[in-house]
Amino acid sequence: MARPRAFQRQAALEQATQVFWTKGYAATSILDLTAAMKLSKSSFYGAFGDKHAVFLEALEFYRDHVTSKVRSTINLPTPARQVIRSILGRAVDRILEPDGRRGCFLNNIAVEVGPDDPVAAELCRSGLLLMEDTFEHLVRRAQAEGDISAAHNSRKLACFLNGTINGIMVIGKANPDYRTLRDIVDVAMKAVDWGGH
Amino acid sequence: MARPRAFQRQAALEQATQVFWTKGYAATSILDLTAAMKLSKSSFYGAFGDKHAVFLEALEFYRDHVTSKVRSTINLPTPARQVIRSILGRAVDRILEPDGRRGCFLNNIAVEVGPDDPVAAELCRSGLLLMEDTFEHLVRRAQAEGDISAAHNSRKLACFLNGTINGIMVIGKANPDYRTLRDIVDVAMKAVDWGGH
DNA sequence: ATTATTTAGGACCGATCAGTCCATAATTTT
DNA sequence: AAAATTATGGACTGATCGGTCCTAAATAAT
Repeated sequence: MARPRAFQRQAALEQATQVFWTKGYAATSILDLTAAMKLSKSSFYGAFGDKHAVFLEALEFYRDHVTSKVRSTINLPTPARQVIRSILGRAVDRILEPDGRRGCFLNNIAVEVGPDDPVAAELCRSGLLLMEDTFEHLVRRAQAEGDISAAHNSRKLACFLNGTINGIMVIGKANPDYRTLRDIVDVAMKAVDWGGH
Repeated sequence: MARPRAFQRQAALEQATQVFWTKGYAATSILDLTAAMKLSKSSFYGAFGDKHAVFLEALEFYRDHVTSKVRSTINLPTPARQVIRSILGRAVDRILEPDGRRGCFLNNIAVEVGPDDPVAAELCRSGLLLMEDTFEHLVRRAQAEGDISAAHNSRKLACFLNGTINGIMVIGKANPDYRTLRDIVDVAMKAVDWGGH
């Protein structure tokens, strides 16, 4: 029997992710998808099922991608407090780039889909928790390094940092102003440095 | 000539706001709107123009409503620092209510509409700035009352608080967990109290 | 009551939606 | 080269989309 042709499933999925990311779920049509994925309609349905299925796949793909990327900062040789600050700073920079105006895909979808689509909601939630975990790791390391007060509850601080970065995304979408966003980071770092020397 | 019948334009607009708020722009159909507004299709188009026009009106209505509501807290007899905290606390409570899961309408739309629909984007932006103004007023009063350090730049702190409350909205949508959200408020207040006695 | 005027209801339009299906073309195995 | 299998393009469906229009009913002024 003939093996299927080398199928760029992953590449197509990446393209689908881009489309959903920029347009949202409801506003994305099958035509948008097939065009971006360079797939015929029949191939699209054959390979991915339907719109909602490929959407969930894209969301999962993005979650794994972005969380592993953020997670990779854990073992950087840089002091953890500095890593935290640069994560926030990069979020600011990213959202101000023309290409970055899309914000965070998980973020967007969490806002767009409500109680409907519980599967997508759970993907967003798990992505968020993974981010929180990463922040907690960093906070703990920074505490061990003496840059963050041990008086801080690491989980609480991680939740706060996660809230801050998501706040930056939303504010950046509505009002992409560098000073405003930088101010958020500055003040947030004051909370991080609370209780320190 | 005959005067037009007492037309519940405002009431209809409020209903439209509710629908857009809960479903978003793209996912809202004319049928959804006319059903909620209890208006026939022809009356709808006659009174509001089209979907996008009523959407903008709803957005503006909501912005004015919510900002004036928040603004009214400025002159409360309560100490300003406490008002700030209760604003954040109420945001947490609201988003955990079944009805509150929708989050903030301006917030949702800022995330949904990108560079398309610049009019809606500007409405979101102006709403955000009005919130910032309110926070700045409160910070200044709290500084005068001696509850927030004068070393704080009031505008920066206002931007931060605005970011925090928007972060709470987004996190609350993806992960409606009381402890997580309360932690955000707690830590944010540490930043507010920074430099104090 | 009669006459304007405005509303409501619903038929209707072209476009687009998600999704199916099939005949043809391309590719891989034998 | 032949056979088996997979992808492609496009026709097609039924539903829904936003929006227009016309007729009839309700309401107002006279």
